Amino acid sequence: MAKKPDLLPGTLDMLILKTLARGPLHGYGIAQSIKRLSEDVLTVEEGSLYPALQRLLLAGWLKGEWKMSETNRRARFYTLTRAGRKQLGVEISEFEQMIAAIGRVLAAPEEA
Amino acid sequence: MAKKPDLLPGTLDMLILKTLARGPLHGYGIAQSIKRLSEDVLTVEEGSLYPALQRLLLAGWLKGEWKMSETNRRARFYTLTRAGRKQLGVEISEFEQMIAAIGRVLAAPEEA
DNA sequence: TTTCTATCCATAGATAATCTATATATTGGC
DNA sequence: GCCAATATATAGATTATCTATGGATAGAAA
Repeated sequence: MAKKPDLLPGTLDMLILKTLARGPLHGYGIAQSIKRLSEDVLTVEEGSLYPALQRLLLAGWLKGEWKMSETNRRARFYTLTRAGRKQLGVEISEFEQMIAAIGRVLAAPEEA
Repeated sequence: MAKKPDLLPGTLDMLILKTLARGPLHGYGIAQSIKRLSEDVLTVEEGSLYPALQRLLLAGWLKGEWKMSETNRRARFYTLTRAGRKQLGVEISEFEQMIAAIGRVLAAPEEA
């Protein structure tokens, strides 16, 4: 019970946006990139990734176009839009504020 | 749309356990304590708090007993069990691992 | 005395995010 | 011809959180 999640809920969009800020990539490549950079701590399941990409496309933060991948398969390459880059900044700063706040709670001394 | 959440999903149990590691408290006091320590960044809504407390009781990480509060109202005071303290350690270390992993992704350079 | 505010508990229902499982298809190596 | 890796996508379940209520009491204020 209480299985360890593959990632921190609420951070996936930010991770995708950040990954794409490094350059256009297809979905499979995004998942691999996050896994590799996080040193295998974060895993993005397909069932999380593709719905998230739809969300981000719909929000106008990404655009997508079909191309051939490095391995010669058809793949949809996503690129960060200007709005997407702005959103990335917003998400990072909100995230950092949250983390700092949690840090303050965790740092509270345990003796009265 | 996409309203900023009151806290990072997945961190509430840890925050409650940590708060109780500082000493027994009733639900209302837990929420206040988290809000205050986080400097108003984190807000725990009742609709999140009480179900969470039920979860934690059921898991054996807390015990609860009815008493009179400082303000002379009946209130249920929660105390961390030994298992709860252990769980707190587990959750903190998993959380820190996640944060470190996210940090690595966010620190990745944006130029190829 | 009545009313208001803060304190305290709790649940129902909606929403959102993620995970599990599955389906499909193609390339290239063996 | 088969298999592993690459690649996209959806349905359904699960879980966590938020919104919105509802109820009750103490003490201050009016």
